[in-house]
Amino acid sequence: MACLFDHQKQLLPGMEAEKILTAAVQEAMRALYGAELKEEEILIQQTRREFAGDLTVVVFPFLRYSRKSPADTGEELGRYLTGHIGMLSRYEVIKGFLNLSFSMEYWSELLNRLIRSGHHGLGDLDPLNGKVVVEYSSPNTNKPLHLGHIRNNLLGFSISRILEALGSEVVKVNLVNDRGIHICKSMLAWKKSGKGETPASSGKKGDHLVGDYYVLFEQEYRKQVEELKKQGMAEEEARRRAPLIVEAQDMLRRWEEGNEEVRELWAMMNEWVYEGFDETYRALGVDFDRIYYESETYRLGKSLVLEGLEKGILHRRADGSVWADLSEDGLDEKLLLRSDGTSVYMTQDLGTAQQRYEDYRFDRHIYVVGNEQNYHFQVLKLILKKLGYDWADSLYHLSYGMVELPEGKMKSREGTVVDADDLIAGMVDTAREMSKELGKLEGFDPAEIEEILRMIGLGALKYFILKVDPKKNMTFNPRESVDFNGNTGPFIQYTYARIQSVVRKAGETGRTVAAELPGGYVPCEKERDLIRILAGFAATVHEAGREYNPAVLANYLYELSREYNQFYHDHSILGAPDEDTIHYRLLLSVYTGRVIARGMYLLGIDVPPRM
RNA sequence: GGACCCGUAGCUUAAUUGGAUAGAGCACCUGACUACGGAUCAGGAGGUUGGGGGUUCGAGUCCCUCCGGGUUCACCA
Repeated sequence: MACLFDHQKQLLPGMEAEKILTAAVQEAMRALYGAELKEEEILIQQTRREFAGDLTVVVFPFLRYSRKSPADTGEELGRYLTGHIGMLSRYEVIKGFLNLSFSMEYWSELLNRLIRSGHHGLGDLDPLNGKVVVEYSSPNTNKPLHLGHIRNNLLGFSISRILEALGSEVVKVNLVNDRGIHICKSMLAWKKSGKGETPASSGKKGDHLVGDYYVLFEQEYRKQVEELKKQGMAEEEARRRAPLIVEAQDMLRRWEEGNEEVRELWAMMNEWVYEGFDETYRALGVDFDRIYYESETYRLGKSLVLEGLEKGILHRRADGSVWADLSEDGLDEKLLLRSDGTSVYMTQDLGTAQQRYEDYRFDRHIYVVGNEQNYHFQVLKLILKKLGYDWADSLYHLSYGMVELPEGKMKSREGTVVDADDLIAGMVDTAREMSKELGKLEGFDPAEIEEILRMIGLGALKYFILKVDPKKNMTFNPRESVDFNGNTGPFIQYTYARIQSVVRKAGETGRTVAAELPGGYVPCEKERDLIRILAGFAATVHEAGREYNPAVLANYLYELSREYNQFYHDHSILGAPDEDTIHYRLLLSVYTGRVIARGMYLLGIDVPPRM
């Protein structure tokens, strides 16, 4: 089975140095101590910021060969390496760590190559061939999208772009849960008390309208349950026998029978919801290559289960229900068909996966789904494997943590659910206030200003969510999310806008940005620091893809922006003493801008020309 | 109860997958070129990485244990 990411060292720009160094260390160990080392025994890492150097060789593992102190071993190794590798300019041994520095010329040449290549180093990677299906969003159609969906959408969209940048063919799919009891609840409530209200008649967004009736259903239903309990009925029975739920279930039954009236109502209300969702997706800037509907897939899986039954992989109980026994794998038994022969959720997902494979013959299938379904996906994979589908191994559950509020979890009952549309609008409003205060966009075209404010508001929101490790639960603090200073999206956007401003200024003084760095210029330390980070872009994207973790890239872009702002503060670009320096710094700045733009694109965040 | 996940400064978080003195941002305090954009930059203060034990030259990271929090184990989806 195709494995998209092997864990061998890949040739990365700026990291080819690591490869050369590894070989050189092997040679040095042979020459100095007669030791034959395997590649895995040599640990090379980037030198920590507080020390001088670019790459660090950890010498502790070598002591058993050298039989000398860490200091002496490092010293001997350092002397040998700098003597044999031209691009090394110096070394320093600190407590068992050998820090090596590359010459400024090396860095400058590397930057030149990156600029010439036009792909920011991404083209130097082994391309990640293969087809990847990414399923994300997957909303129910009875309620508008909320904060949790936003995290899901941003993750799915960003990881799609990252994998694409690494060379994969990506298919973004959305599986819309458009049928079931929850939709019937909205339908029933609308039928009973909607008085024909439509999005057009009320001016409400379709998904919100349908959501309101869902809430109404739940309220009325709860009243009925309370009433029955007061009459002495047990809670569980009351919940099952309340007239409203009975009616909703009857509606579901008629839906499944294909009752025309029910189907028509269903189609109409779902259509309202889709129009609403589309608007939210558009505002968020995410899209899909294909949309699946559960109403078209929910019957899948049954034949697959029956097949498994025939082969003796699954078993039938006396009551007729069908089960998978997973006790060998440390799990329980899992129901796949009810005693009346109908499917459950798992059955459906088994079938959907199989159909996906037939549709796309993917090399990998990523499900962006919350971590409350970890168990579900573990079982899904296991059963598919038992059924003999070897592609089961290429299913990957990109499991992300819950989004909580400072007060705790979002609860629809308590009305603390953060609505996606409200949130987006709020962020743009904050950007507007902020911009007005700073007065930077005065005098520009109103439409352009609005576009920029949208970029900033959304940039803040998206970055705030994407910068944290997907696996972790995160706290969404509305107050902090609208902060535009520090480790935020607008900080990175600002850095980009600032660079564009310098370029414009350069144009005003009659300068154009050169295609190549001026030959003889030797960068200073701050410039070298910046180049070093720029050189790490491709490796960072690769890591983000390998780990399915856009946060890696987000934090890289912050780091890069911080470094650039320091450089900017310390050194004048257009006021530099000579033309070579001006052109060097100008092109360095422009290239930084390109990397920021490219990286932000991979996160699904736009960058403004000014802000 | 079984399985899985999480716990890092007041708050939000990072740590190159076992490496150096645990790094940032917010908030708080102090400063910055008569400005190529101050939505910036520099400095200060803030940590027993939930507690305890173990493995290792070396542990936030691996193992055990305890404490605290979460998710899940439905003839629901």
